[in-house]
Amino acid sequence: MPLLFLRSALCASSSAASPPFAAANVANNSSSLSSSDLSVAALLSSCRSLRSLEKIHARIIRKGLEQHPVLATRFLSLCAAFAASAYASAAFDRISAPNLIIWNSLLAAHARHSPLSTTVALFNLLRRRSPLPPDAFTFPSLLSSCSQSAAFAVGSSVHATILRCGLESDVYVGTSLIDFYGKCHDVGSARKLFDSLLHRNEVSWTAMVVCYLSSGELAPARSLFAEMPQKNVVTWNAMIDGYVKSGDLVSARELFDEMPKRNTVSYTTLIDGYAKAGDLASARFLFEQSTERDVFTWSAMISGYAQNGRPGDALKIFLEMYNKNIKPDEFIVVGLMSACSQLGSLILAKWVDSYVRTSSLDISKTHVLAALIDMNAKCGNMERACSLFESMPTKDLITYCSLMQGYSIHGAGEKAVKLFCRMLKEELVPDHVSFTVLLTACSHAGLVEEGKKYFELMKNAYSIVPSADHYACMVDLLGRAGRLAEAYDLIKSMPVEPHAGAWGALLGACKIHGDIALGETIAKRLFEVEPTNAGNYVLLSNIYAVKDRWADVWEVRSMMRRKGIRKVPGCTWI
DNA sequence: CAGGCTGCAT
Repeated sequence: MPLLFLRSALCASSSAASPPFAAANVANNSSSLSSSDLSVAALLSSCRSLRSLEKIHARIIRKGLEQHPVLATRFLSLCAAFAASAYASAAFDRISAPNLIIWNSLLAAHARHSPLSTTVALFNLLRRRSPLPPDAFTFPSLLSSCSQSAAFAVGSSVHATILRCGLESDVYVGTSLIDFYGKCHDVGSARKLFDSLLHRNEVSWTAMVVCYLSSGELAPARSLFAEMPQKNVVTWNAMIDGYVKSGDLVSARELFDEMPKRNTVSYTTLIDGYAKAGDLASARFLFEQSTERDVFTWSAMISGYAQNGRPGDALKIFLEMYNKNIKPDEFIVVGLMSACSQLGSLILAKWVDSYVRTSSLDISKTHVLAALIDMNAKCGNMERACSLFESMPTKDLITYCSLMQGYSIHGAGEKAVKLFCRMLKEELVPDHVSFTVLLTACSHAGLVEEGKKYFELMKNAYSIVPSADHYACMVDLLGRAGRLAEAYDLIKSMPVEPHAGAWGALLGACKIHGDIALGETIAKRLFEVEPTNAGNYVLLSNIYAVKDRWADVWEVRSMMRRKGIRKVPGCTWI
């Protein structure tokens, strides 16, 4: 798209016979900026979006300033900022004799947003074609590309080149090397470089602190942090993130409260930490405290709620953000879709689906697509879920499970089983989650023999040790089918401690099939495991009620009163 | 004379 734009702009401004920039070359041989050129420079420095950069580019071409080295450099830097590396290359290719600075700018644009192989290829081109050999500005971006991919071999050879060029003692180069070795988990080499650096700034120190943190060495990280002559927000944030990732939210919070200045990263890091630890109250408190919020901050709060089973709150935060005209990114949309899945609302799902479709977000990214399929499946739009599923080039376990679960929820157990078979044919290896989904589907659809078959298959063919969940599924399956004794035998034979779900499933089955004796036994166990769950008491009293044993009904009710257990209205969906 | 580089959340 940018390339097409460039072509049409060029065609419009030049005759077909002469190269588009031939005249401009002559005009700008003295590389000083005239007053009208300065206006373009001013435009570049106030440029805030790719759209406006494209407009400025057109102006540059029209004025014949395409060859101007300073303008070209600024232009390429902006391409880097807007992640438009292809656009950068297209513009670069029009520059007849790029100097080293321009080469460096192009390399930086690719280092951030292109694969390492592309960046390395570009670096090799630079070495052959640039009028000057690479300098201290060349290597930092190349190395950061190596760091991103943790490409030890490539980075090491770059290091060798740096030594040959005699650039190892440059702060920027040295810092990039420290970061590179850190990202490759070679803390020793990183530390050696750090100690050998004559000039260090807070970036070098921070890079070293991050090295320790990313290999889990909290103590040396903290003492280096304490030793630092200068710290800035990034340093504090890095240290806080280290504590968050190690699960020490108390230390993280102490630093957060202590730091002199906070930015959105500071808030987001801690909000995310609290949310992942399930402390949504603290997360929300900080969220409310944060005056500036970016997409990361909103996303942390939205997915925090979604991942902790509070879809309604996730939705509320999303709407608050939406009303502020902030553009959601893919992560926010994934959180939103996960909230919708939990709510199971078809209307909401349809709105979100069409919203995502019309937005400029990239739906084909696997996690977005997975969330979209999951949402549609769980909200009952199986047609849409299926067509999205079929559009996937390679299907994964997670997506198969989403679809199977969709069928299961909506009573089409046979289809879930069929899908499972197809999954096996595609040579995907089911894990314990897939079997939980499959067995649940079998139990919902009353497919007793299938369920038993797959339970055995799981143990024998896939060597998966059945979890309490798997047993609960099987107990439910057998119980619903009226095979209460078999279910009870299974629960008694469990090598793991049965959880309330298994007992509850059996108690429910006792109610359906009116087995009072077994019901009483089960209920007794269940009251031990889950003494405060009103549902269990209600279930037992209902078992009595079906057989008109009103005295026993009364006894259960009074037991509830004695224990101070209250029935939650409208919450009897087991 | 100008213009290019490194470290923290996804």
